[in-house]
Amino acid sequence: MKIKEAANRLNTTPRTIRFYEEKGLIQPDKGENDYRSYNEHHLWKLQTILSLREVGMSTQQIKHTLQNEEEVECYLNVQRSALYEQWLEIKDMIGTIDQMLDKSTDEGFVKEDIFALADQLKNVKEKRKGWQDQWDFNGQARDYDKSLKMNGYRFNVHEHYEEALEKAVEVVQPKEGEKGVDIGIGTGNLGSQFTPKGACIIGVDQSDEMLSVCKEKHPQIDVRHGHFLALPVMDGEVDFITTSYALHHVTEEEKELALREMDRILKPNGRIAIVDLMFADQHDRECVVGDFKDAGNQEAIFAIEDEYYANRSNLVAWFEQLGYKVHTHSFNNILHMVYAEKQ
DNA sequence: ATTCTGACA
DNA sequence: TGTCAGCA
Repeated sequence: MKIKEAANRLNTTPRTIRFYEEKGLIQPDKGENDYRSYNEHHLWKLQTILSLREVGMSTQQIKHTLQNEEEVECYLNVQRSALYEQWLEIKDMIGTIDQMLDKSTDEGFVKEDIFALADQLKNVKEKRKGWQDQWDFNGQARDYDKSLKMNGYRFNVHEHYEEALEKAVEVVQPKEGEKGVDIGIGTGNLGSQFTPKGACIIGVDQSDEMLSVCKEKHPQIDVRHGHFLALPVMDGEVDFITTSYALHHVTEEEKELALREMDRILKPNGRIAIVDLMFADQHDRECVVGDFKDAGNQEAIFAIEDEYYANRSNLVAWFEQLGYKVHTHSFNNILHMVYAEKQ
């Protein structure tokens, strides 16, 4: 059939169909007169393109999706996270406008306040967009579980690993029918411990490969592409949040935003358990790092400087600012848990 | 009458 | 994506 008929059948326009061809998404047959000719297979493909466009995918992304049809789910997952990021950005902008309007007095606007709010907003936007995986988790995914079992030569970051995960499950006390999120789920070692207790788990990770491994190991987990600073979850949607060995991949500055993001998706009376490599406080950090230096343990120093170990005291303070009741627990010098309950 | 390409909004 | 011109 000719282009107009094809367009009519698909509820689109000839211009659009030609445009997709120009972008290399589809190549129809051409007759002697150079007229394009479409068969059922072409129509089916166009239908797919139009559907993906409808959920906001760019023609470039669609091209990739079409090239690996088996991975449509993965591409949709990534697209969802991109939409969540946009949605959050718009929410932030509206919130900022509300605050700007609140600042207006009888005297009119105080420009300095407006400027400050805009600066803040810019800062949050940049943080949300700026996060990058510097550690190649896609590359690590396939043998991540194996690497957990190997002991570091002089610095074992996974000492007390099992114990720490168990502790998180114990304090969260998942109940039947509850919904929880595990952030940076990786291969699912923590998240999967909640489903046997009847909870639904959303597993968030920025690495497609990790999500893929996690889904293979634990099909019952709802894996979602996303990260700490833009969680692919609606406001007040979950009863609890857990995260293990992940928060140290965002900088200290980003951590505060990360906690606010957790607060956003958590229901009232919800709970949060953070298990991670961190120091009790600044003083403790200096002592521990100093000891490693004195011992000439370059491995440890390098590992610590390559990532962003938190000061536990900061996490506690931020949670308390947000009105949470906080408990802490130490497994060793550098492995701690922060447990926070939303009031 | 319909489509095609290319330019421009 | 829509629209328009100039052609075949």
